[in-house]
Amino acid sequence: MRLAELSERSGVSTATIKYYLRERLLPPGERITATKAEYGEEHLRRLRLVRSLIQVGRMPVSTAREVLEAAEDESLSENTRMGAAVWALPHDPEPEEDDPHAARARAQVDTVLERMGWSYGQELGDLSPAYGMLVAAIASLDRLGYPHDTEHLLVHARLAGELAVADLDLVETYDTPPERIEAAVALTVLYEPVLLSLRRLAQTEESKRRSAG
Amino acid sequence: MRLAELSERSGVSTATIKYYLRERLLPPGERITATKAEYGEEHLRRLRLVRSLIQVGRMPVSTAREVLEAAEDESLSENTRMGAAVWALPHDPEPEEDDPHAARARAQVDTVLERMGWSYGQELGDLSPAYGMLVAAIASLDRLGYPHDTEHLLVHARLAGELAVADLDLVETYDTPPERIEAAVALTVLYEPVLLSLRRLAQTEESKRRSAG
DNA sequence: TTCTGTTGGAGAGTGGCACTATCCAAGGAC
DNA sequence: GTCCTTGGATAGTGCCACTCTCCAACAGAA
Repeated sequence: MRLAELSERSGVSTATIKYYLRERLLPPGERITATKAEYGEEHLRRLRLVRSLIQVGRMPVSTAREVLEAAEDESLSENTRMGAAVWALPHDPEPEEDDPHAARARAQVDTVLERMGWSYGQELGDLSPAYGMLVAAIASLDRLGYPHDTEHLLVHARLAGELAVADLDLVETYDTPPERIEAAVALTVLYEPVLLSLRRLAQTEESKRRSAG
Repeated sequence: MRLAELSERSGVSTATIKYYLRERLLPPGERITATKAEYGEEHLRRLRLVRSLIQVGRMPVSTAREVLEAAEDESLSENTRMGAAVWALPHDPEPEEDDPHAARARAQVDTVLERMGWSYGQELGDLSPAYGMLVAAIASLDRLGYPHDTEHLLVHARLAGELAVADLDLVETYDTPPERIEAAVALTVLYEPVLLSLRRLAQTEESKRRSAG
């Protein structure tokens, strides 16, 4: 299909598609002549994934590019590629080195991970950005003086573990490796707002229940 | 304390504090003379909360203002204020009316809420933004062709319910209503990245476990 | 008192970033 | 040949959180 049709079927303007092509979020179409290029179904799928990452996942374009590059790096194994893609997902806060709140948070995170028996994936050579994200979040709680005792964090960790099992079950329903990798990325990102909104609804419900009882 | 001291103790530049004052995210200090104003500990606390909402919660300034206004609206009951504050939190996606994906998502969400026995708080006169957020998220899954069967959503809903119980327990450790309201807002926002990063860590862990076994 | 520095306040400006409007040359349809 | 469309490149737009700059009003030092 032509760029115009890709635009129509995806609901993304041609100008934006051109922008994504330029930013290498979308592989170029197969050049037919100097002024025509042909796009396939995989472009459509990829385009929708990109939109999910950017709009739903509120991910900067540069991060989305890293995620996609990791996902399609043929030199890596399926599991590594999947890990690397999910790995590349956040990036944002990056806790500071000399902050005493961050230091305390780091120690607490390590305790939680140890108690959960999680090794937080040293195999990619560095600490996961999710680890940094977690430290930064707990440091914020600490800085504001809000409680974050280890038992409470373990409740969250245990529930996160259950979520992960459900998520991975869903990913395994896909037959081919490329589909599984793409699904892992998409489902990680797309289920985040699902989870957060369910939590808020549940809080409203629980609050109402308590004030009634 | 003076603006300069407030800046120093909070780590927020005077220019930014002035900006927040102008945007009514921070109540004005007590005017001593025409050119001096006195700020108290509550300004410091509020300032840190604002930073949490904006930086951790990635909330636009206008939304943060709504949240804070709801939280301190003296005409509302504690529970309503708390609800209204958490209520005001997102706002972003707002599903479209004529989208068939959104319609299907809406039906599915209603089923999930019914099965959970949640009434999603009609008492504030309108549907929660979290409801809209959930519909939009599921519509995205649908649009991309990713699975979102009701049983799977119920797993998430059940876990969200458990989280809400833990969250509300934490809120109830605060003695006074203003503290509880502020805590509800802060903890809702600040525990979101905690939960999301734990989920990603758990996914990595679970993935590793499965590829090993 | 006068001089100097600081304060709070207000408006204009900045930078980053996702996108978009405008051009342009090269084809293709008629 | 004429006109329209296409893909590609470049420069611009709009938004928004923040920041710069200026100003009048003091406060403290000399």
